[in-house]
Amino acid sequence: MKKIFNFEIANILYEMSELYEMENVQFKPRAYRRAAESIEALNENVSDIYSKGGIKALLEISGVGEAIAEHIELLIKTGTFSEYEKFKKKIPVKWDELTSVQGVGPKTIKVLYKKLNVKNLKDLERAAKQGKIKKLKNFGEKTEENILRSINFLSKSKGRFLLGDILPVVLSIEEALKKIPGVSQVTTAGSIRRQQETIGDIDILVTAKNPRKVMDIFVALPEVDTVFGKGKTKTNVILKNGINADIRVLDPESYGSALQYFTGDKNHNIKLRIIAEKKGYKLNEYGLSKGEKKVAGKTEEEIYKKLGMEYIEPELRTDSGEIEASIAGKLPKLISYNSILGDLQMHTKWSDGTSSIKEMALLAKKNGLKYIAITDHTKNLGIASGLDEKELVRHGKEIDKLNKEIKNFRILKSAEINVLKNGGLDIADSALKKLDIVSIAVHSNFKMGKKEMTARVIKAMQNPYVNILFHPTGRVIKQRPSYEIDMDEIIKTAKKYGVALEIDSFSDRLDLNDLNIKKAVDAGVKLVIDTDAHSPSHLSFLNFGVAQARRGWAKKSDILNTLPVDKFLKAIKGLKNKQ
DNA sequence: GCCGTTTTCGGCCCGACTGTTTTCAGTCG
Repeated sequence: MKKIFNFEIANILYEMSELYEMENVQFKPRAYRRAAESIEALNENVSDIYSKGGIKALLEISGVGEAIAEHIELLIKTGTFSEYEKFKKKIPVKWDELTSVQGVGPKTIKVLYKKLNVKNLKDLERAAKQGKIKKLKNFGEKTEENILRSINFLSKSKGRFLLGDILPVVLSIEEALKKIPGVSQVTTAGSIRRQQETIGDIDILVTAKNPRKVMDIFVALPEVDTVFGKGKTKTNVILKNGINADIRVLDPESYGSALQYFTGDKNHNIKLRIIAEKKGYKLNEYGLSKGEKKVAGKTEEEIYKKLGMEYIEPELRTDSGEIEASIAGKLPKLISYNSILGDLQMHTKWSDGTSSIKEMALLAKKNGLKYIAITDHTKNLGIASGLDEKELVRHGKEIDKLNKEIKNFRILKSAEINVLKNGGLDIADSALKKLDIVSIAVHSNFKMGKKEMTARVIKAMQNPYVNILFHPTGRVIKQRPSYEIDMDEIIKTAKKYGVALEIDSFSDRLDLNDLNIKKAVDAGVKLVIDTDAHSPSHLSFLNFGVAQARRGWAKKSDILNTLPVDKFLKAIKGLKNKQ
């Protein structure tokens, strides 16, 4: 049996959905899409679920019924199933490639394949360039142009973007829009407001007296590359960095409902509309109404209130329990932005950072922090010129000196100590003892099996001097997946041995992720949020970590470095005594 | 094909925009 990943199963189900759509079959497309979405969102491997509980366990997955469960069983056992094979024979095209082109959907693919034998992106580009598409019935000049433009865009962008890369651009666009006379409100909704790790596109909402003017100015902004559509209320463009951006101009009376509509992810919104319907309302982007009468819409708060719910923070709106908690009045009070007092991971010229300890400290102080820990790498990370025991002593002396020099601020002696292959550390206990905070991380032998890796990290966490486990899963977004590690076991160990887990705010790490944060919070494990800064500009990442914590339902009390330095040190050392 | 404080049968989110059309299908979010 070949191991099949969740995303592979999901992709095949998505494909089935498109295929049924192409055939004009009713409702099946949505059923398959839903099943695909919930499998994509699963934490556990579908193959594991199946091997543990068989078909019965598969039926527990929401959106998976008897038919799809059987398909999945066959996918796990044989890698395919007969309906899928039948479809593939009928239309042997690269679905993922072709559907990634803006404006090309199942119906279009069918026509292009039947008439022009278009099977993949290359065929599509060739057909468009040769002017064959515009000659087809129901196609025209514009369609062909748009296809070419979209292919061109695809080669530039390749999918999703890091929040950290997109946010500065968004802020600059928002600034420009706010300056337009007659514009009252500007908010970017969607995955940016939810502070997702990666962003698919940008949704900007504006209220304004003169929508046309807003649209004219928007499309002329320097950030804009190509205009795909421009209407009175909605305009769609591609920005120069390759991301898609929509802007909508709204009536102030509908601002809240639009904000709600465009902020919640699809599943959150669908569930909310169902709740509205059950209560006799209709909910859409223009408001909440009963019959002809609008009863709410100006603010999001009034919509949730009318539906008998607590207000739900944007970061939680992903249908992962927040709706039920809101109805029950059991939403947590999330940690707020700018509530971190000390940054606990920071690199300097001593290892692989760009700046001195002093420069980092002064900037952190200027940013409003009260303390930092300098965590240069240790000796086994040769590539980052890691420090050995002797250098750590000199490192500490430099910090002592700066602590006398910089007032109302504290620099903690620390290090990012390597977890060796056998679970040992690359710095002797006698040197660890002298540090204020001991943090450990895996930087080598990423390809170990899950059991081995988990045991390795657990052994390191059992060292009596260890306070924090840095970036516990090791993933780098869009670059490399997490190493194989059993986070449930790591969380148990963290609790048992009094180790805090890090939420690394670096924009391509964000490690722990939201799901693991929630697990840790539920288990009563304490967390810290820090930047992993290697240069001064990285200090601005701190709130990405807070956003991640919020998405993981963390409260202020779950995050130790919201405490002043003395209380923080007491609390983190105190974890050890509770064993 | 899935699902149930709308129902084990009969419903499934829905509105904007585009392009190619003379009234709408397809796509998207």
